[in-house]
Amino acid sequence: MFSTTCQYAIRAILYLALNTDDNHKIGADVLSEELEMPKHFLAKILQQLTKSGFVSSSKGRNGGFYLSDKDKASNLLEIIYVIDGPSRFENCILGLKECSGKTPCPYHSDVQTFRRDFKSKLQNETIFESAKRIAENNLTLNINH
Amino acid sequence: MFSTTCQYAIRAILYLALNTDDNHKIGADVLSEELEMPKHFLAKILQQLTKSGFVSSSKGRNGGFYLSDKDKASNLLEIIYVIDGPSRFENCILGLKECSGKTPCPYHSDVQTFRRDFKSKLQNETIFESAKRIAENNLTLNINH
DNA sequence: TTTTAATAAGACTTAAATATCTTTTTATCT
DNA sequence: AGATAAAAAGATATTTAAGTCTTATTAAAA
Ligand code: FES
Ligand code: FES
Repeated sequence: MFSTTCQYAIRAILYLALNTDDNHKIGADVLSEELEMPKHFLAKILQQLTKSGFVSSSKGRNGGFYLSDKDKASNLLEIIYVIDGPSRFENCILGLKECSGKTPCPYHSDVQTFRRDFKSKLQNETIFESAKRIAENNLTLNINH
Repeated sequence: MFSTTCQYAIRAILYLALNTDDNHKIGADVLSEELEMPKHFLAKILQQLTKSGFVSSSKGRNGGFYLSDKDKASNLLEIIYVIDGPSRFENCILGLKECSGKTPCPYHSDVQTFRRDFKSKLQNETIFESAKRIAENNLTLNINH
């Protein structure tokens, strides 16, 4: 469903939402250990998200990555679109050129129903709300926590 | 969701279900043009499915690929498992090591509900029934038909 | 002001998926 | 029997995704 890169991005963003703010930053190094991801690879993803304006960072000693309140007002779908683009939600599951109700493939309706719902869940919940839901229901971002 | 290889396999199998039987075979060459797939790549996939017992073939002049009645009694999930393995239905959407209700990720329940339903649809409908449904509802396997 | 610890940037490497090419085997038709 | 047309097999090539390494830049601490 999502590329490995995008899976890392989602888990990292949600971890930052739960554990950081303007006054509590975290280094890519520590984060990569917490979430068991390749260090440099994660760093590059976070840099891309910083450039795109979904993550905040500060350089130099005591620097690190974090989500500002403004960052936490965005939603996961935006982030997914930055990394994977919209194709994951729009392309035919069987690889047909068109994916629409006009010339549906044999599984279009099943898939499209799910994707529409999932997409709007991702879009309508802010990162902040996602983090709250995760904390309240004790959901997992990393097998060790 | 599925690998490109698996998408080709599904579309090819369904096409064979609709257009072939013991007395009507089709060459990989023609099939690749009908479905707009790379010829040799499709041939390899069909060979793998033949080896696995889901597709029938005959060599030599007037040979080709086809689905026997017995082949048409199988289901798509089996074919997907041969190509992609079960991972597509069993792995966590965020890449966590475990995917279960014990330590669910934030999107486990949404995803799992869909996957359970989709998987059982794929499993409970025979290839023969799938083909019938495609013909009756004029569903698409190839943008040109 | 020098050292240190962090992100930023970009080159490079590796691995996997996708695609192509070539040769062999087999059955049928002439 | 010889020519032909198909699948089978396997080697090779290309492309994309994933991961690593090195250097530059920046800001705080000592
Ligand atoms: S046409 Fe195949 S999923 Fe929409
Ligand atoms: S734990 Fe993530 S999809 Fe099941």
